[in-house]
Amino acid sequence: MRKGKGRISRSTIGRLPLYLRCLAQLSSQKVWVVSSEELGRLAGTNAAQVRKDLSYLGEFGTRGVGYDVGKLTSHLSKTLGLNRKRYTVVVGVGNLGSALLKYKGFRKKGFEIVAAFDKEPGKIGKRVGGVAISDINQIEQALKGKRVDVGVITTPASVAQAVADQLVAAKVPAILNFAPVSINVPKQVSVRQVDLSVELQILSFYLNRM
Amino acid sequence: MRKGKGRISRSTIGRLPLYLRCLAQLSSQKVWVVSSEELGRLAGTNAAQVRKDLSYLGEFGTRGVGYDVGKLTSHLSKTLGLNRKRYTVVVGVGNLGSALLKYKGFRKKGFEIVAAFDKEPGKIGKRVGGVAISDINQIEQALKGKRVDVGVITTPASVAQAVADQLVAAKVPAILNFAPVSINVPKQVSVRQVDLSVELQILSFYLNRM
DNA sequence: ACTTGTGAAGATGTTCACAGCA
DNA sequence: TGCTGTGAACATCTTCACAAGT
Repeated sequence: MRKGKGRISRSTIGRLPLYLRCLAQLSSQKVWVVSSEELGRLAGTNAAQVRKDLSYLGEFGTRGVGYDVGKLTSHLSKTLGLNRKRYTVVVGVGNLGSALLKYKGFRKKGFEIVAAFDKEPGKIGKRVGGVAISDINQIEQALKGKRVDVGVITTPASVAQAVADQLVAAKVPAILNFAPVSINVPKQVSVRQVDLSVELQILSFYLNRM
Repeated sequence: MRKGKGRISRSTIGRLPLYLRCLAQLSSQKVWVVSSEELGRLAGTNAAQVRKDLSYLGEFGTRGVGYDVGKLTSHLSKTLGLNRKRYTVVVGVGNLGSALLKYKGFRKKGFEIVAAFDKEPGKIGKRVGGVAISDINQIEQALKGKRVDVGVITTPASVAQAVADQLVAAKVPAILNFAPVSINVPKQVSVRQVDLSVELQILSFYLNRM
């Protein structure tokens, strides 16, 4: 299936979305060819890194010229599995969960939010951002027979593990966790953790030494 | 100033906040001593990693026993610069910015939001989460003479660089950027980038191969 | 007996420098 | 000539395994 050489490394995968974003920007500016030098500058890395990363996908550049923006975009999209729609659910409709439900940018990128869940009776049945809110204890039943690609956890830390367990039971294969706690899931489930306090604390560390 | 051996590595710094969070949890459960084994399990890593990381701060464990939760907490806090209040501003009061302004968790951890900025005349002068919203074009003037430790950018990508430039002009030494674009700042300014679409796309990649 | 602290080994990631090709 | 693709060198990060300390 994969065109390129060896397995794509973890850190390369983390940069592919950045390249894709830069390519979209170039495309909107009617730029059709880009060098590794320029792409590296835009993505916040360097030319050697770009060439090494892209070489894992196969040989897409033209020596002496650069990379075709359209061709590279289409290949990165395919590699990242963005050529198909991804169905997403949000669990926890607090401040952050509501913000995600209202945000229109995900749908544009192929991530459609198809369900939302919360604990609070006052919220259940209401709609936020066009998505109906269901009972958080009904996750498995509500998702039975439906394909869901990603579950987003925006609950307090105290219930995050229980939510993760329900998502796993509902066969959701990937989880994006915003709760400030590390969750345990079977190793075939992918998890990404985003913790805003952790980011602030890391910045705080660097503040000390400047 | 630093007690430990060599310089603390970048990846170690990223884990220190996780250890701190686990220690807080242990402390709330009246656990006063923890082994590297247990702390590793809680933080989602392993015992060897914990010992290596903590050894950079000095020798805080007791052989045959483990680490004193209180002593370690206090040392990690000091190392991360969390023993003092950090003043924060939020630029961009859309869905995400509003969520951050309303979220009470940051203040609890010592990060106080002291100002917010937006472009929209209808929002300027209003309050969200107890913080008054000012004109986004007045950042430098509004912050003149005030100490701000961290600037949080929650604007659309199109204006993120201009906002970053204003924050830099206002001598804000650290930036947390949620806009989906990489911003350029002088190298003495610390930047952390959080991009939700990137996280979803990374998950999408792993979905393909399972 | 038990758990830390750490050199050394191993794995992964980044940069260099140049051959290969348009 | 100019820019990609890539082995090799370098750097960083993780894991191992055991000496050292209580």
